[in-house]
Amino acid sequence: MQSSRGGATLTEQVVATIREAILNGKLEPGTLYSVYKMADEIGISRTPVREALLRLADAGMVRFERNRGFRVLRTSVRELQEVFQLRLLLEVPAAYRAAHLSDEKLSAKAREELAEMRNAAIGHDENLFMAHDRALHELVLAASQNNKLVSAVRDLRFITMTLGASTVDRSRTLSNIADEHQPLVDAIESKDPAAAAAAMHHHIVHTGQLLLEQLIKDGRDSSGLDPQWARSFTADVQFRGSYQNRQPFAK
Amino acid sequence: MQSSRGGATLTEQVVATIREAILNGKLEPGTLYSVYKMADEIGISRTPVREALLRLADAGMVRFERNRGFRVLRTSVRELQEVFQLRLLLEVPAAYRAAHLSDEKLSAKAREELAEMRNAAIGHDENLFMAHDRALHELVLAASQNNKLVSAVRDLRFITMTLGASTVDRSRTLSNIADEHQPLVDAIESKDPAAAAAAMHHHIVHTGQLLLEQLIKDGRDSSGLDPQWARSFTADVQFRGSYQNRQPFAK
DNA sequence: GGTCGTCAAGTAGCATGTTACTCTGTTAGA
DNA sequence: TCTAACAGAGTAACATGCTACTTGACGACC
Repeated sequence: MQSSRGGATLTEQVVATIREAILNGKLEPGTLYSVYKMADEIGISRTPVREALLRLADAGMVRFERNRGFRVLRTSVRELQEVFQLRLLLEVPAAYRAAHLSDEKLSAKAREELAEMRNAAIGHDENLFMAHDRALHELVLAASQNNKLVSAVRDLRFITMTLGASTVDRSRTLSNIADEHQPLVDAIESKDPAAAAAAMHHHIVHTGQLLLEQLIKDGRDSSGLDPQWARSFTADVQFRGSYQNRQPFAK
Repeated sequence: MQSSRGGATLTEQVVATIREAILNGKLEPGTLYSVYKMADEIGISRTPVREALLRLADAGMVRFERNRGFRVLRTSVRELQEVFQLRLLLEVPAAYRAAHLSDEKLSAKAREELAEMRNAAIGHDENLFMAHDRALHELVLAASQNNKLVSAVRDLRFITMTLGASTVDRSRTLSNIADEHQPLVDAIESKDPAAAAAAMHHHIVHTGQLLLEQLIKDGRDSSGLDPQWARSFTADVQFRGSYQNRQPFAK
């Protein structure tokens, strides 16, 4: 019943299928599932289902328990904090570089994605909105000309999405979120790297802070958190570091 | 013939086996191998071998070609440059934070690892040396209290290792490399975050630069490289950024 | 010599079979 | 009532079977 040929292997299709199931809550964290039943439900053999799950296990989304089954892992608040710390480390410099290398083509695309975000916000189409949000971020990351950075952040963003629509930020409207991207797009357009970095920094810190607060308010375990998470890595090094003239370069 | 029980699954053992084979050149990039033969050689069935290779494929180390076999991928110079750019983005702030949070226990361990590096250098035991080099870096990363950062950098370092002993840095002795870590250990000991960051920055840039030059000298394709790779992301943002007071925090 | 079609070998991908293990529920024994 | 042995169901991990595909060698035909 999985008819649609994607050209890709069955395993890859199953990966996508299960990912979506996790994202929209059809597979809930904690519950014990089995490859057997899942293969039955999809209507294929166990092998591609198992291979798909192994890939997701490798990515930290599920865990196999020998002779028992597998579970979807619940993203902890601690993990989420780590994700946003890493996103700060990676996306802020990427935004800087994107603005530095910016040209009319990039600016146009960025404007377009932002416009699409606003349209989706007006239509209250959350999925479409998130797709364009993601596209805008990837546009910036890709402009940094480092492919590994793009895929690294893609993985990080995915972890956030795992939290699901149920825990989505309830303090901002979609239009608010779109507005928050305006300074970034402006900075790229005016080729102002520092402004782009600042905009990205503010956006990520803000988003992360709201999401963390939301989770804690929802009663999730908040042990091991650092209230200064956004500063701990970057504050002094990136913004107040004074060692730039010591060893600027090798050689 | 793979006797030794690691308690772990067969698949995991095979992952380790194949990784080593790639690292020491027993499996060479470009050549077409088959799961069939490989399973035969190891003396087990195809399934765990295939699952192991799928994991490695996910990590970008090998690529399957439908109905043909699989190849070990050759790490390009471009990729290597991306790896070192990311390591700068991640490890420099990690070193900063490690020094910031440093205590006597951490300092002692760092000193110990460095001493072990020196011993291994004297004994010309390159494997042992690299093990302690890796241990020192992981110590610093772990001290940053971000697990995802640790595993991210571990993956990045692994890509570098894929280049193999054949392309190892020939311009520095092991003792030289050990010496290069002294400022980092000192900075951790004296709890000087900026100095730790500077030391780590210098170390990574230096190592990356030498490795890149070595590869290019060896005739590897160097197209698409940025001679300013070490600055492109970090120079202005991290060391001369002036936007720290605009939006220091959300809220 | 050069081109095309046939055929056999070899493969990844997928399906199915097998094994040893972990639970749960039940019942025999105190 | 409580404990422990036992049996049965269900599972991941591993082994093996099957299929459609790619490729390269070979030979017939031009």
